[in-house]
Amino acid sequence: MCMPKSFNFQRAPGYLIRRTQQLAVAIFMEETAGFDVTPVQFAILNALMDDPGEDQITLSGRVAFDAATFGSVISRLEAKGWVERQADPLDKRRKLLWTTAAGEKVALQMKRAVTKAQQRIVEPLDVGERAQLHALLGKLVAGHENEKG
Amino acid sequence: MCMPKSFNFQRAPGYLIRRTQQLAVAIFMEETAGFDVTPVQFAILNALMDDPGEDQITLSGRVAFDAATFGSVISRLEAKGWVERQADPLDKRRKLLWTTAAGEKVALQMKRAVTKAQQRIVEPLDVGERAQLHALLGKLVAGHENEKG
DNA sequence: ACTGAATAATAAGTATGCATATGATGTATG
DNA sequence: CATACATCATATGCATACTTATTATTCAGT
Repeated sequence: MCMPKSFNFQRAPGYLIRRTQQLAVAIFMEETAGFDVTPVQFAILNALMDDPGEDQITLSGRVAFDAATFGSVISRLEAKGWVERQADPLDKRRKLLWTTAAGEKVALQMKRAVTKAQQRIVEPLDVGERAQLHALLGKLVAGHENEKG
Repeated sequence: MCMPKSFNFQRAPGYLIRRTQQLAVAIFMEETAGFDVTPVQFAILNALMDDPGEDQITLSGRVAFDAATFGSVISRLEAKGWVERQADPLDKRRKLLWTTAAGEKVALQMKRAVTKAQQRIVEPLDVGERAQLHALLGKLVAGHENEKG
């Protein structure tokens, strides 16, 4: 009926995206409470299990995390004894990363809770809608990534 | 083909949602560069224009921002001369907020850039897909909000 | 009216994102 | 080979989220 002079943020995609992200993190934290691991930390631990010995920049790019902050996240994981950091003898600029046995153990123990969290995130949607959402977000992200490359 | 022991985060909704949010913020900042306003600050300024005289908690709830951090965001807006804060004489716990003329001016000037940003966010999708995404995210967010209430 | 429960704002501590700068290395080019 | 440029890691500063605690008020029930 009315045309407010302000921007209608609640109808804007940015708002819904932010809210969704907010909910997703909250659900993750709920499901994994007791592990004392953030989504970022889990993602890193998890990615390192697949590609042990990667350097920080490569890994931060692969999981799409901020490279500048990455070092301090690794420091926290290192402090917990879940990740090890070693200078690359072939390129002294790099520090290569490995998960420890304890780190892998935690990641594996968390796997069920994380899976549950991912399910809960999309729970309000029916199965077909979940697939749709996945496809749409995938296309959206891929579209923007191509833009840059 | 293979079944990695790690969690396949790239196929998880949480990953796509986070990436999308990341892109959305980056696009917002690109389009509104030069205004020195973050998405959070714009949303607040904008929401206040519709409901002047609201208190911080109510407003933070309406835009779904963290209430604990809200005060400091307001302080920054106050420092820029875009928002005014006054104690509510009827309830001394509350501080009521108003946009200043300068604040409204900036918000209005930003409106075009923000609209452009919102369009760019969903640009990789065709028109039908944008509507789908909007509906799906809306349902997802609404579903989780009902859960709590 | 008094006490206990709820609420508004703030503070403090931790985690993250992002921009920019710096230092130590590597690489490429003349 | 020396210089310019690129790259990895780190540091700094700002903005935000979320938790928990604290203080000042208000409110509700007795």
